[in-house]
Amino acid sequence: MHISEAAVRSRLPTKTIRYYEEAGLIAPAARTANGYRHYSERDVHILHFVQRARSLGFTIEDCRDLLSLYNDTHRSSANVKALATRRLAEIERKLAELESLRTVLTDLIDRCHGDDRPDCPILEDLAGAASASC
Amino acid sequence: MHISEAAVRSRLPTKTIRYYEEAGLIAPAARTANGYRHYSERDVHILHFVQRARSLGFTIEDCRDLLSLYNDTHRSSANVKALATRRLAEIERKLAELESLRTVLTDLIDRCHGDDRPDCPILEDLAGAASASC
DNA sequence: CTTGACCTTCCAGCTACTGGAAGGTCCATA
DNA sequence: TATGGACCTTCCAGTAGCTGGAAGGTCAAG
Repeated sequence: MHISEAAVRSRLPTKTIRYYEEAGLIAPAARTANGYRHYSERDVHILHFVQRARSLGFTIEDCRDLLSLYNDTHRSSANVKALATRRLAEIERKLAELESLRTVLTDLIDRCHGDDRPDCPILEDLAGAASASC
Repeated sequence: MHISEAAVRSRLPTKTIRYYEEAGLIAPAARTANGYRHYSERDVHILHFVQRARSLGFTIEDCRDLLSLYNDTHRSSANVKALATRRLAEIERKLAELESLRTVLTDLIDRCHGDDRPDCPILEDLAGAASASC
């Protein structure tokens, strides 16, 4: 099949498929006589594997490792688990950071009356926190 | 003061200060006879305002708007509140996304025994979800 | 024969910096 | 006075992961 069908079936944009090939994440696609890329069911399967991994927050480099583990029938599941655990830790770090941002922003928004007067606790916090040490 | 002192006091790296100037977020710094950038207390205040806004998750473009609202004594706090509310919505969207990733990853990690055998629910999910429609 | 939907490559841009090279300036010390 | 080290400058490139667009080739239908 051509790239556009592979795109639909792997749920990846064609641009992204070409990018993954260029980045060496997936093997270069076979070509037909006219130079068009040609994909097999197996290719689409790999593409969707990557799509799924990316949607779970794995980086491109993680995907590289996951693919090589996937293709290694002598792998240890411990290696995969370690990769996923590192990814989870990163996600939890970001969650904590965003939660703390949410707390501060929610408080500031609650305290801002949001009318046409210029007084604003949000700006005061930005400026005040900035000048607190002065 | 020179840029390195402004950096310490605004809690921004010197590289970032130059970048903000280049990006037009802050006005070009005054220069001394030898071409070095020179910063006043007011400059540092503005830099720290930006640092604080960035640390709350506002984008550079948001900072541009916040600075212009900050400098406009006839502003309406409603405009600031709207900006902060949009930012909060974005943060909550990301939080929801990360939480759903955490749920899936945690489950997969729990189900992976993580030993030296090759069987792995994590890889099975990536491959299985990928081939589910086949 | 043309139209339109494909396909190709290549280049640029996005966010927000960050690192590094090459070189100028300033001050203190030997 | 020479020199060393800590500053400062500009400019270029790279990060992650695409995404958009230009310029041009290919193919099937009408």
